[in-house]
Amino acid sequence: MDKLNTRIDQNDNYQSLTDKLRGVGLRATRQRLDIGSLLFSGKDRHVTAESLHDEAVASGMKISLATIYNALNQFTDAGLLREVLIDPSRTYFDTNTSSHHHFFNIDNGQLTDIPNEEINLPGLPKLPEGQIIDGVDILIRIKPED
Amino acid sequence: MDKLNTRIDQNDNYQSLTDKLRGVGLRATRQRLDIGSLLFSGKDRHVTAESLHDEAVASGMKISLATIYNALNQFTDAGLLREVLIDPSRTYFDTNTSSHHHFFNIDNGQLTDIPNEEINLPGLPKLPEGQIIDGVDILIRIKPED
DNA sequence: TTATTTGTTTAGAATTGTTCTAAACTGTTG
DNA sequence: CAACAGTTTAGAACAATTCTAAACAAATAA
Repeated sequence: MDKLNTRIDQNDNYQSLTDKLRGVGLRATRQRLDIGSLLFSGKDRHVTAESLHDEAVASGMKISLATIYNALNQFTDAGLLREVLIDPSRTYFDTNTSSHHHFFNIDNGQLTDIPNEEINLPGLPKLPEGQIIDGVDILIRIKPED
Repeated sequence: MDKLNTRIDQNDNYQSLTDKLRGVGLRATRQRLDIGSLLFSGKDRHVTAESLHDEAVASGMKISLATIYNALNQFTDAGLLREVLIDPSRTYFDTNTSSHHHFFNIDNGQLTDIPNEEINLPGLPKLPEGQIIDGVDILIRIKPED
């Protein structure tokens, strides 16, 4: 009964996900829908391929790590996700694709958004000759008070 | 003759380098002095382990890549270098350890400093409860005008 | 100085994150 | 439903980095 409801809910969600994927030229495969249901369920999320795979497996989804990598890269290329620079040893993806920045807790690896209103960068520096801005990333590393 | 001069010059430079290394509790080994002579010769530099190793080898220094990794990490722990987040696939080190930020040319991978006066971040956002700032990284990704 | 200790270097193995390959499979379109 | 084109996957391959343990060199004691 619970199980049945979940399934029905998923199908509901999957309709808009299907549209979303088609909208960026990707086929709505079961795997992409499963991943999408984890990523685009409302709240903003920060994931790595590994963390998302663990989560998918824990939810009983059958999907390989390679597919997670493929999907994260495709979603990123399609503008559904954004890559965040945090740690040279891992690639983080953010479901919030709008302009914003991050706190990175160096103690526990937690990444949280900085609301865009709370930060601003007046007077950008002079750019090198003939260059234009592609993007600005601000990362504030934080740690426990002690 | 040329060769001899080079050697003498190196020895001169190596004296202050020796002090610098001893000052942070590291033995002044030939390898660390060689690497140090490439890194701390005056101008600020941005290197990766690979790029520095290539440079060392090209200068005729005999040093393994593992030693370069060791030294870069030790220098960083000692505060002689700073790690810069640029690209999730490579770790960059910066000889400029003072507070400053970077332009990253996404077209050719070139990293350049933004003089500290040219950028400022007024009104930092509220930090999560009980946390303090460890550091702030601002990366401005740039690309050719067209 | 030499001898001893302790830290360092190194080749090569191991690890980790990520991408590639090619074969099986599945959406989509006609 | 057939057929094509895109997708998934296991496993191999790769690239950056770290580890291991044996040889070596700097510091220190004698």
